[in-house]
Amino acid sequence: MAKQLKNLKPVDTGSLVDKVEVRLLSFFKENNLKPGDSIPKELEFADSLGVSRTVVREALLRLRTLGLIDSKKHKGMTLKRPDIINNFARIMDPTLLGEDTLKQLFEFRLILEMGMADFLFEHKIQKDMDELEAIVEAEEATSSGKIRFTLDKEVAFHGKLYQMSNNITLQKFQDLLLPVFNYVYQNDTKNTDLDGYHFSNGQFVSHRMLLKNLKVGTPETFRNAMRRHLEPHFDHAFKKDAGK
Amino acid sequence: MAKQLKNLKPVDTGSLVDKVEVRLLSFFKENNLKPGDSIPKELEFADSLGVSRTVVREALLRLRTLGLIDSKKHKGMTLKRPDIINNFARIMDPTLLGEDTLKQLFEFRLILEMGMADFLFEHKIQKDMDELEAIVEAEEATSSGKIRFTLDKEVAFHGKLYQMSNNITLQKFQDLLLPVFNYVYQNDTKNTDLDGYHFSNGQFVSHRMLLKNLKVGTPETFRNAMRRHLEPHFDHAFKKDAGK
DNA sequence: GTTTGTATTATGTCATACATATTTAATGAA
DNA sequence: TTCATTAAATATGTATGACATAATACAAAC
Repeated sequence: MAKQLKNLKPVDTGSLVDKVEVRLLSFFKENNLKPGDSIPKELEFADSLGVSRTVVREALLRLRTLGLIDSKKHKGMTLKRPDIINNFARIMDPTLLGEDTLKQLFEFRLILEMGMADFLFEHKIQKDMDELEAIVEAEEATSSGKIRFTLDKEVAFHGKLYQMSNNITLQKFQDLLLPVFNYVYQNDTKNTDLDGYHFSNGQFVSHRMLLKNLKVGTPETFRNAMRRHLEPHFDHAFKKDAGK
Repeated sequence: MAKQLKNLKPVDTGSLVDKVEVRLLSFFKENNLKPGDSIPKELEFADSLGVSRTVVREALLRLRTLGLIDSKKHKGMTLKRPDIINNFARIMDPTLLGEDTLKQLFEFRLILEMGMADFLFEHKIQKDMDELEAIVEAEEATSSGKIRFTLDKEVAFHGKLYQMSNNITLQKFQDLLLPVFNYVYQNDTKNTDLDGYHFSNGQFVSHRMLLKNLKVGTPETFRNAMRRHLEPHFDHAFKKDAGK
């Protein structure tokens, strides 16, 4: 490695687009532009910044991709309230995410489900409880006595819980995470018999029991119940840890 | 409104860039390209797809903005493992997010902190516990007997907890959420005396007590302690609900 | 063998032109 | 005047051609 000369820091090699993007963002801030406001034209930016329209376009395109700007074809561009979740959607592809990230997202789900109890109790209404009841009954009907773990039933029940949390962002987040779980299940649980837990572990908590707890219990009791319901998944998460 | 003619669906008015973006993504998938692999040149894409280099560039730029592609200046482009979190960073600007989103992100934090107990206990090691101890002591020293709520102390303690969860994604997520909380505190707690809780509510749990619980307790007891520690914030979250 | 020069190459940047839908202004007919 | 039609101006989307620049590889020179 060539030795580092003193007093000679590397020159700024960043691209123009990078700089323009920063300038644009600070421009919006300084002018106190809010979502809905329209912004200057590409050419105006180009002239003011002393760069070509191409560069401005690319910088604006970045912000558009991030959801900060809305562009209507022959009208102009306006500031937009960014949709947190939408940005995730396009990259939440299990085949592109690394093993470690997938694992961490899986843990993320466990954390969310453990932590949402208070919001469930705070916002629970009869209508939702009825629907949850229906979901559990449908599940029990198809399982015909035998306790069977099926992914779609899981999704139906837990998805309803997310919905009942009354937090749209959380809900959408869960929607995004679904394919990840699907993927993790298909790949990591090949040799894991989740059913085993249902029989071997006397403490296992079913959806029915969670539902009842949500009816007559408290956030505290519900969390404990949920913890036991998720026992196999926690085991799975922690076991993988040990293996690394 | 003009009547809708039968058998005449509107023509595809989507931009070329949109289509090219989709084509590119499916190209990567079909050719089973994985992170690290290099992809064809802009001109090759342009020729194959029958569009100008401009369009290809814009489509590629989108994917780059999303973190799916890495572009090195005069070498070429390679597929990249997208960094889930990085995308958030640029848009997580409290002044751009809506009131409702801010509120939901605030709730998100509560959910996370309530749900991470099991991971704290699973991964806790002496070194981290010592550091946490140091944080609490520093906090107690500066507060000089008087229990005082200061944001930086909160961040230090709870940030350490996130770190101890051993989940990098969760950690980074928390980092992103910090400015949001900062903002929420500055705006929503003007008339709210959080200190009041420390004295009026006998059940209030301090950082010191949380630490002790983490030492000698269980995930279950820790969750309950955390719930009481977060009591003012839960109250805040639920009170806002009622007001709407 | 190390250095230096050179050609190639892919992205980054610039300039120009045109297409098209939107908006606004102008025009003309009733 | 009022309404409908036309025309002009406008902003983004797309195409094309050109050049700059740095990375790479290879040849040349010492």
